[in-house]
Amino acid sequence: MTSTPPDEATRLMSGAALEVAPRLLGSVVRVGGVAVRVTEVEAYLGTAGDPGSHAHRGRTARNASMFGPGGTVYVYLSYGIHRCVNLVCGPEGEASGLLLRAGEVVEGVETARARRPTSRGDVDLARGPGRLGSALGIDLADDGTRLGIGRLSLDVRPGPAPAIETGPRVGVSGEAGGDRYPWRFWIAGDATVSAYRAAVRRARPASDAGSVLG
DNA sequence: TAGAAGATAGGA
DNA sequence: CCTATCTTCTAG
Repeated sequence: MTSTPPDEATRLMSGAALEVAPRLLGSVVRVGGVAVRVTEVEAYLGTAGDPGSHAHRGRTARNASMFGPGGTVYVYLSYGIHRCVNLVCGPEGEASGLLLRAGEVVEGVETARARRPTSRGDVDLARGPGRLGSALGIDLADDGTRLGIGRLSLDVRPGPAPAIETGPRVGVSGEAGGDRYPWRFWIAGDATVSAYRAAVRRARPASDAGSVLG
């Protein structure tokens, strides 16, 4: 038939994360009856020089699936609450991936609404990584599965890439969140792209804390 | 074994 | 602006 064969998604995802990112924009990720057109992603490289990556300090129980081959799904629990989805890129062992940060629900809108009762409008259903995971009904059990084999599948966008913009990654603290790592990619002008939020510093002011201010 | 920080979201 | 919530990682 005409549906995208699993091999095409796997072939795309076997490329380098920074090359795959623009191609993922506009592609559709499907889980059961809900599908999302991806409008925003962030690239995280492996152990080689990306201090913002979960894999930066090497392989652990949590990030193990990042070390899998391109097309592997990496799901992690964020802030103890949200399930965030990454699609692993590159060859096995490299541990690079793309975080799905936002998208537009293009199929199964009613199901997505039911999963996200606090969403004010449809543009907010999958606007943000936690929201996107929630709208798609992502579970930690999806971690380590493969596109087209597990519950998730990817329809690679057949047409030309839309206008794309790039910038610093959201919520990544320190140097890794700065201009030196402009690895956030989004579709220009798309309403479903999440709002930028600089990394928050949660350190308790501890009343006096020896004032950092000079 | 303990403690802090974290690729967020929602509410005041 | 502030907090909920809890896993993961690091230090000792």
